[in-house]
Amino acid sequence: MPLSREKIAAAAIRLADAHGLDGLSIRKIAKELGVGPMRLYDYVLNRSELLDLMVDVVYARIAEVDQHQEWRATVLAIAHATRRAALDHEWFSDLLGARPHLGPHALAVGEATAAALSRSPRVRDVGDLQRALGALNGFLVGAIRREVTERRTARSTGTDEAAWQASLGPYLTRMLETGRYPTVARLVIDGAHLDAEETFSHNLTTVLDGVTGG
Amino acid sequence: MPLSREKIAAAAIRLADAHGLDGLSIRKIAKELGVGPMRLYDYVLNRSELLDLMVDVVYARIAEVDQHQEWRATVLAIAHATRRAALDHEWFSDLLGARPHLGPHALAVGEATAAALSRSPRVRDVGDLQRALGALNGFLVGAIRREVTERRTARSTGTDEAAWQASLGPYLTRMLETGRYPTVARLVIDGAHLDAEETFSHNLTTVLDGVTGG
DNA sequence: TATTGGTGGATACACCGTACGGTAGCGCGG
DNA sequence: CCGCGCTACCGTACGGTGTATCCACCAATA
Repeated sequence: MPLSREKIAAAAIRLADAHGLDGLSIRKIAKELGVGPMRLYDYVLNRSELLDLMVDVVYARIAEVDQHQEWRATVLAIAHATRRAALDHEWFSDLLGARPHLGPHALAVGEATAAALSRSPRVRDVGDLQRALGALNGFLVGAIRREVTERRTARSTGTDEAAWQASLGPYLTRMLETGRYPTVARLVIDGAHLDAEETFSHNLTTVLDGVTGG
Repeated sequence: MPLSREKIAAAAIRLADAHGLDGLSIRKIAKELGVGPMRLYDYVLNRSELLDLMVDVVYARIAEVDQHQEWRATVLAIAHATRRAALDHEWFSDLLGARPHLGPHALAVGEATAAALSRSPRVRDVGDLQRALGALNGFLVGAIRREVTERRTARSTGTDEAAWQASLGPYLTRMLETGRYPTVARLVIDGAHLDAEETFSHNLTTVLDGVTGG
């Protein structure tokens, strides 16, 4: 079993899931596979091509969602699947929007969303479709990125109030006590702990309604 | 003139503007300033703290926009200023949404947008505000990131049709000729060349309308 | 004058991506 | 059967990175 792009991508994804993109290196992947670092370059041109490979593997999982005949349901399903995938593979959100995603599976989900959106009555010509796709994808990558970084900082500081106050507290509370940021302070202090998925869902339908002229 | 956080940040920004984030290194900044690399650590804890510093300098320029009494105009102005800044400093878009932006100027523009949004009649309680901010910021970082990467690939391949066909063509056209991505193909082939700023503006108002219940 | 404290510099370490030269096996023409 | 070229594997080496640590100097003080 001589090695293959698939195996390399799988090992890379394992490592990235465990230690993040910063903890991912050609050498570590090679060690994980029990070969010399240079072997990978027989299957992959670059480190960045390897990242593209990993990204497309994730897109493959996203593309597995069912296609409903209702265009709106299809779009919602794809968006939620993308969010789910990003939460399972946080490094995915780091790559989201950083480069054009042109792998076959990425194109497949692009095709699916574009086709679904174009079935909306308010999307008439190609220009409408371009704009709608742009707004939707923009929101998608932004919202996902946001949620992932929030989750990361929450994890690094610890969820409990005490640890949070101890880590970001000294600086942030001092900042907020200056009184220059009253609204932000209000948000931080008595901001409700709203459910992330529910928020995502809510904002997604809002944007989708706006885009398709609801 | 012994060196300072401001000078370091300015030099770093110059280098990042010229050669991107990948072309930015502690050693190069030090060389630009005519000092040894280790000197920078007397003023900055980390490379990542230095990035935070750079980001906040950009936020300072964004925060300079006038505050209108009309809340909607304020939000629009901030959004456009952010986009403008990201186009002037493309590396900024790489850092957008990647970590919490807690610098004083970042907090200032956060405060301004939050305050403006909370003056919308449809934003009643803190929960509404959180959701609205989330959707707006999400769209903002996603759309900006998208536009910057588009501009980068356009620049790297060359704007003219021939170079584009030559670089991405072989792979992409082969992909599209499989017939598996008809909608994407239509988008690529006879997709109008719409003005980027106009598209941004359009989608921004769309999202803003949705968020504030227009 | 002797000591101390702080400031700038150089060196060193661990790690990174990857260019490059070499070598062993294997199929094929003579 | 022999030799040749080609392909697939391998290790080493180079130039770069962030940063910890030690060291020399120089000013001010006791």
